[in-house]
Amino acid sequence: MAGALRHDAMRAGNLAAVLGELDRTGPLTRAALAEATGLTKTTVSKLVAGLIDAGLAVESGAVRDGERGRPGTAVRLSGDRVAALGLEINVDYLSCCVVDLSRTVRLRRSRAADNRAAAPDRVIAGLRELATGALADAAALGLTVVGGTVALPGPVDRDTGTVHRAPNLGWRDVEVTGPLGLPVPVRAENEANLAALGELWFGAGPQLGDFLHVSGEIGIGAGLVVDGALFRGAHGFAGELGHVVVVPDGPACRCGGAGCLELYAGQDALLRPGGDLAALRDRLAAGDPVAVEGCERAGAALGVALAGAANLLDPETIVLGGIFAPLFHWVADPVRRELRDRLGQMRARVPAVVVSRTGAEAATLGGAGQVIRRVIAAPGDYLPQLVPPNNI
Amino acid sequence: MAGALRHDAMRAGNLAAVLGELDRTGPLTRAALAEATGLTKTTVSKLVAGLIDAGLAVESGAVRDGERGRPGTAVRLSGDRVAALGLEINVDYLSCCVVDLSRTVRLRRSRAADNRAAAPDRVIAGLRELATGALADAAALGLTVVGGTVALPGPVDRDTGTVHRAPNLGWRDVEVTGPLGLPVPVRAENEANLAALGELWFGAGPQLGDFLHVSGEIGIGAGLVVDGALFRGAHGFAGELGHVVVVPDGPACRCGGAGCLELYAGQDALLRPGGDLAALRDRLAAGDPVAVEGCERAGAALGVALAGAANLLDPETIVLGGIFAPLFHWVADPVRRELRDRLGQMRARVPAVVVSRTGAEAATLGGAGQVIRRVIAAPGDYLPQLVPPNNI
DNA sequence: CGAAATTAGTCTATGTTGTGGACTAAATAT
DNA sequence: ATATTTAGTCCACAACATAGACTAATTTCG
Repeated sequence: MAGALRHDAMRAGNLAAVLGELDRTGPLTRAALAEATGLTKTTVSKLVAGLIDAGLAVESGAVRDGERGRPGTAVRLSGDRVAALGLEINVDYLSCCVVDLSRTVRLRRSRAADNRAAAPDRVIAGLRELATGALADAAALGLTVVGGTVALPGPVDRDTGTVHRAPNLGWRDVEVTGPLGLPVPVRAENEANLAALGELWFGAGPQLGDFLHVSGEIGIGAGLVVDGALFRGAHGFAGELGHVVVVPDGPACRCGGAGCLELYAGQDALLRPGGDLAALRDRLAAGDPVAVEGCERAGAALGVALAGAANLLDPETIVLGGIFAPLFHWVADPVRRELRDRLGQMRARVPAVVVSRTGAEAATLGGAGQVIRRVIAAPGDYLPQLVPPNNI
Repeated sequence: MAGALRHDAMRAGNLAAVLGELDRTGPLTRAALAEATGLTKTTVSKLVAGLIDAGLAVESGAVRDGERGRPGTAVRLSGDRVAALGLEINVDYLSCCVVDLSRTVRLRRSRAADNRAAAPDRVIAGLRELATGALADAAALGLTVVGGTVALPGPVDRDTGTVHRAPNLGWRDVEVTGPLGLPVPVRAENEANLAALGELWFGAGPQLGDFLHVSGEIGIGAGLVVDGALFRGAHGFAGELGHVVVVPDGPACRCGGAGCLELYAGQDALLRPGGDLAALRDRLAAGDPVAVEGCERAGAALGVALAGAANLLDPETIVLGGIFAPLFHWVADPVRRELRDRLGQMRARVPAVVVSRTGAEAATLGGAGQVIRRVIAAPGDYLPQLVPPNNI
């Protein structure tokens, strides 16, 4: 119960320490690994041998780094064996990717689909087809997919794999992971949370420090990454930025509240004048004052909500993703202004506002990356041969 | 660097597991400890012997629990050796307490003082006097104080022990822990954060789950406890509830922003009609409609801000402390109403709103408790003899 | 060009820690 | 009184990391 440690846990922990170092710093010799982890060369050699046996690491040539002395043999994460599946159900598409242990994207598949119109089990069946195909392709590449994560556009109960409410799909308490019925363990997670992890591992990454990633879609979600891990809150529903109040006595929101951010900076509000995103960008590029001022207003509302979020969460960086990424040029300044005005005096540093580097794929990538991170953090759980069971 | 484990870490971890179990579950026999931790009886016996030697645990009589078989010997945390110091600097008082390992309060001292008028080093000197006396008294009780925490009314940089800005004291970038110059290591922490921990360990505690504790004083701070630990954000400035925006184009706030919660529900706003807290309570008790409606309005504003906070942080419970505790009866309903209206549809459960059980002492208790928790989580760091150094 | 110096990695003996099962101790049930 | 049951200790053993000697492969320098 209380994290008791035994010999196998010690070994598992040290395997994780070595893998983690390889993940963070890239290829390293055994000697460098020993230095970095504080373990002895002997121990590192034994651990690395286990990792190579299990297919998690490979030797990759000699390292002659100008120093004198015998050159070392670089060891790096192997992308040839273990992989993870990222899945996404969203309003107008299904999507899927396979990422290997070195966080290289090996496969992507996606399919346009009007999921708003379809029954949940039809949508899930469609995703099953897509994923089954991807699993077959991954197997053909020699990859062993050890698990997956499905991104869903709403608050998710991770224990049951259920999305509690997905207003944009019209779903309510739909169980996804069970009915999906894939031959690998799949967990469910909120799409905005996974997009934040996607940005962490496949976007600007560690330069961001602790950051808040805003996913502007029809709804507005946010994922907070602290110390390289998601902050989820008590029930995993943290980060519902779209329903933070911007105008207390504003118009009613479908969430039951009033004056929520979503009404002022959601996709529907931004595109209200009519037309799609491309049309809006054209008008903005042409300097259409109505469009520019619309973005200004949305940005200011977003800035008010983000100032509140920054007061409560204290992120180092705020990353604007989703629809705010293509509109960044027009939205960033009002956001920055509100943050500066509302936070500047109390805090030494106001969060930096940057644009997301990962596009629509952020959530699937984050989902696959999350499985990879679990493998790296606890390799024994996924590769039983690594930690010989001493409890028979 | 990457958490490598060696034998001494294994032992330290297992000592922590045993201590943690004793802390959570109370007195237990060695057999019950073995069951709870998953370690063998042999191992538990050895670990317990070490803890008893170090004075962290004691045997406390036989346990005849109606079962047949040999009765066990209960082991419990010892309150006779290790203790911690909690300190607080606030606007109108200095305060200090000593808590032992079993989280029993052994000493309290406090002193009224108008710290707004005094220079920081004078205030710190006053706290030093108070603390030095308490340390002497603790020594007379046979207690070894292993560390302390000082609570400060503003955002704190824990690395330097500096409070960045304490508007109510008129302080700016004042280093506290160094100049305090106590003979035990002292850390600084935000007062609202520590009040939340105080509620966790000395108030309603574990029943709350993950909770947000609101400290209403002149400013309004909040501390979030997740999984029994503080959520601090990137720079330790998380939880500034008072400057969450409630009315975007409202009046200017001294923080530089506008329409902050503090303007609508801070102590100054609540007591605006004049008089002190006692007078307000009298008027409320008498049913004075002006007073009641004032509380209604403040409660509604607080509810709006808390709905935003709940959207972002997803706590299980919201605890109202500070000035909101005595006014709970009049403030809770509007808070609950706003939460229900603004969160009810999106979430399965709306956070419960409860009153704080710890009074003005919350912060000092939380500060001392935090040191105690560190001792329990890493006893080897405080009692070197527990973990024989194998690295000479 | 060859020897010394330097660094990488392996091998072996050893120390620390937890384990499993036998053992003793002390209670209740029959 | 004896069997049964549970608590706690003892001892041989297993798992893991360690220290330091050793081999291997390179650069530096005479």
